[in-house]
Amino acid sequence: MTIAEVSKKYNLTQDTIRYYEKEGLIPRVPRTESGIRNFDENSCNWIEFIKCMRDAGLEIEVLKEYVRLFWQGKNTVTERKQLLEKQRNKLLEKQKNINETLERLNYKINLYDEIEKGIRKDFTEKP
Amino acid sequence: MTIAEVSKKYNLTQDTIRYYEKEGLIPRVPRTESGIRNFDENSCNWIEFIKCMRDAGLEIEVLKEYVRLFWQGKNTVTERKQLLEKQRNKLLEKQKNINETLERLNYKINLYDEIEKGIRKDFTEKP
DNA sequence: TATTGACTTGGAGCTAACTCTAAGTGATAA
DNA sequence: TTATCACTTAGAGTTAGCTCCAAGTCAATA
Repeated sequence: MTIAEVSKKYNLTQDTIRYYEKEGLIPRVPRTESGIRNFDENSCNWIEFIKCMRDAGLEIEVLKEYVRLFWQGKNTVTERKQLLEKQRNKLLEKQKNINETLERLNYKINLYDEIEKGIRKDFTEKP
Repeated sequence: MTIAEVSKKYNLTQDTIRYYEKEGLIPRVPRTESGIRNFDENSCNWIEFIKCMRDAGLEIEVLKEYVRLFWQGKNTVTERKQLLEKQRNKLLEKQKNINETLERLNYKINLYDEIEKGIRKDFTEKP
């Protein structure tokens, strides 16, 4: 697979993919004889993994550390577990924030909706 | 309320609060005769609102726009509703990403846990 | 009265995560 | 064989969102 195909498949720019490789977030992608990246399944799996983690907001540096431990093999299992647990806690916190904000947005959207429809005439809104 | 108190109450740095005021995310805070910020309830409500939105990841520019519409009054209700709906969609998308990632983290944490405890000996892990 | 310490301002500096540029290579179409 | 086009590299530039700095003011304390 060329970088163009992978870029389309995972909706990441070619620059971003090259950046991830340069930073060691994904293992070095194999090349053709003429030096062009030729993504195999393993490369794709890594990209998919990193994209998933990044989309949820995990930091590049944290992912780098995880990948570094991963390549060191079995004896880093405990460290890796701790790292992932920490990130899980962060995500749970984020989830909470988002839910809180969603409730608030829903309240306001509903309020505006009632005002639009003329159901509600009084209108002294706090932030 | 002084900026120091507000900073502690909402867990925002004084710099951040001043930045939000400068950018127009919160209305201009009243001052004492000697020019020192004296936060009233309204100021606090705004700060609390902005903090909530920022914690969920809404962008400064979007919040600026919302605040701008807010001050224009009733006839921007429809626009405001649309803006908030768009942000709600973004949050729902984020929520989905986070849930997906949480599942993946849980799977891995559990795997590492089993390896640690010796329940699982085979160990050919993909990213 | 001198000093301390919390505040004020405008503006410069910083970090994360890309994103873009320039200069170059190699395979294919005209 | 010339031109086109997708790719390569190292490294510079950009953006969002703070964060820090310098110089100054003011009220309260030693």
